[in-house]
Amino acid sequence: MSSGVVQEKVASALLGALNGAKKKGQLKTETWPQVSLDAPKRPEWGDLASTVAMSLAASEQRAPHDIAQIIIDNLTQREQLFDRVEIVKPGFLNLTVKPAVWHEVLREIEMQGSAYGRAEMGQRHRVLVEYVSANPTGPLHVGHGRGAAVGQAVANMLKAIGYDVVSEYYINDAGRQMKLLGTSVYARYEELSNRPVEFPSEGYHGAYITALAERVKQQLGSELTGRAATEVEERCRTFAYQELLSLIREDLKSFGIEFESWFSEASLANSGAVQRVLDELKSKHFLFEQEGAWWFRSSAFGDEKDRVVQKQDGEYTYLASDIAYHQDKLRRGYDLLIDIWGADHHGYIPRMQAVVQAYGYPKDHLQVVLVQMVSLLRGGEKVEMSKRAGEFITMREVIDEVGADAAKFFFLMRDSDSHLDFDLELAKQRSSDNPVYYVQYAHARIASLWRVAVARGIVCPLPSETDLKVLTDPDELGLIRKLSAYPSVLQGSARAYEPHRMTYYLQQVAGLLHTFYNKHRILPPAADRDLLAVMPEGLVSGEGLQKEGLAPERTAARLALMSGVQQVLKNGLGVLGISAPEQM
RNA sequence: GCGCCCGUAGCUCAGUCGGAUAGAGCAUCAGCCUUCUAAGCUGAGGGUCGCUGGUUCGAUUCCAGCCGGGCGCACCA
Repeated sequence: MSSGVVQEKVASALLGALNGAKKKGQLKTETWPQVSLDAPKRPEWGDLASTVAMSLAASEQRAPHDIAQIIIDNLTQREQLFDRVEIVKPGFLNLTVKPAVWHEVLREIEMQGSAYGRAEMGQRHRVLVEYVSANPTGPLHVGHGRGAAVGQAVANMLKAIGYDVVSEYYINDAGRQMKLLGTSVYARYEELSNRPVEFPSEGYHGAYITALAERVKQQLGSELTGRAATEVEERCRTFAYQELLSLIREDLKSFGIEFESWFSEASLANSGAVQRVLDELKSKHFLFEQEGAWWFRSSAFGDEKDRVVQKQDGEYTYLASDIAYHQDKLRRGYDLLIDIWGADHHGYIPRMQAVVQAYGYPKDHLQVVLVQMVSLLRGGEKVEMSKRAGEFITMREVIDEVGADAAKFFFLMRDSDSHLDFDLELAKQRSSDNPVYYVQYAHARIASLWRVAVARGIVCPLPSETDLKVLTDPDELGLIRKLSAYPSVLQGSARAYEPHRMTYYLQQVAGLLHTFYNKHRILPPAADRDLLAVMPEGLVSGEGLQKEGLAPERTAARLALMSGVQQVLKNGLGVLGISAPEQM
């Protein structure tokens, strides 16, 4: 578990102490519990705190405090690693790590660069992440946008910790919805030629349907005149389908999302895969016939009841192609399948996991990440949407209005399984109230330092060529500690499929950066001499400058720190698919 | 009725494996630019962690019941 250079060092020192104590007969526990190390809430509790003594209390049958003392007594590296080691109340072990040890974080970041935070825990296991997968019956709406952002982030995070990830879009290009699309466009098409036909009762009402009909007329009109209605309808359907699918691709592309794989539902039926899979399940007795329909015995795998896969009229249900689709994924040999669904499909999870189990895999071979609804607000007022009437805000409109970066950040700010209020006005604001700008601005501010430094001819040595020992200020060390947590934040987010932990963390890093930037100087002031001459004795900021001295070594060390902050912001934003601008 | 999710500051929400005096942003109020980007910063107030029990050294976290909200319970997709 690589959770940062310092954490690793400290953890192994504690483990060493435990083993040392055991050798001496001071401790007797067979296997040590996880040596926990977290950042305590209060500064006086040190840099890192461990609860290991408390969790050993039961198996050692002694007071946590005594165990903690034993650990301390056996800490061979105490002098090298710690400034302070304390035992507090129930048995917390509070550790204050030497600045020089913290400084290694900056070396590590420099060395790893864009790879800082990455890990190999995925061991190149193959993962398929399926997301968006919207019916090509209309443009993508806001909800799809959130699904897209979450899917991309989950895929990227897993890549970053060593999985081989393929992202896939499942095109629902078969079945009733496609038929309805066809008849809807056909109805509008006939209307345009003053031959009104009955509009399908559950058809699609959006204005884009009429627009599609107009384009059918324009491009295919002469060819279609005099043709049979069924043929015209068929052409309307394929035309609309192709147009909408390419629209979806374009929208995703301008959202910065590209899929490695597009999988057609229709191809499953056409290739006979659906029937083949049903036959397989029949032979395994997971299918049975009742009242003229075929049922999947999903209740055998924890679903609350069995499900129809082939109706009385011989047609397959949606579930049938979904079974075939997931069987296809399994057949492709992935070690893990992740589906990202709208939360209204949650009732579907047990039956899909039943499918996975019917094929002999454990049910958690399929992980489903649910994405809850997005409520759009504008200046605090709810934007009303009605999908039925075809009035919904499209993903495209949101991207055009607030930009892809802001949209993604907002989509990822909350746990995907909880409702999201997305205020369009806020997302556009260029102020610290807007978390996207807040984070991006932190990055741009640092980028600006390099430009100014270059312009003034200030040398910017690499952290590895810089003496970092002047970095002892609590603000400096606080920033470094936060940077050291990045690998474990990334790994935690990835393993829980929870990108919102990343946005949260990035806001914290940006906050520390802005505070630091405001409080401390990094480069010497432009008009250093004039300033000091003009400034009256005792002026607060002047005093600060003189006190800190801003000797070249300090500037160099702080630049090294800034470089680390910038790298972490860039890496974190990158994983989320959000840009890290050099200038704003 | 059954199943899943949720209930933390006025609002929107974090809180990982059960840990110390409960965290952030917004809003409110009071301040901070002769400077490297004020697209920023500092400070203050604000809480029975829905309720009641249980598990234990310790519960916002785990368990049970209840209350309140959302979603799902098709031979639809």
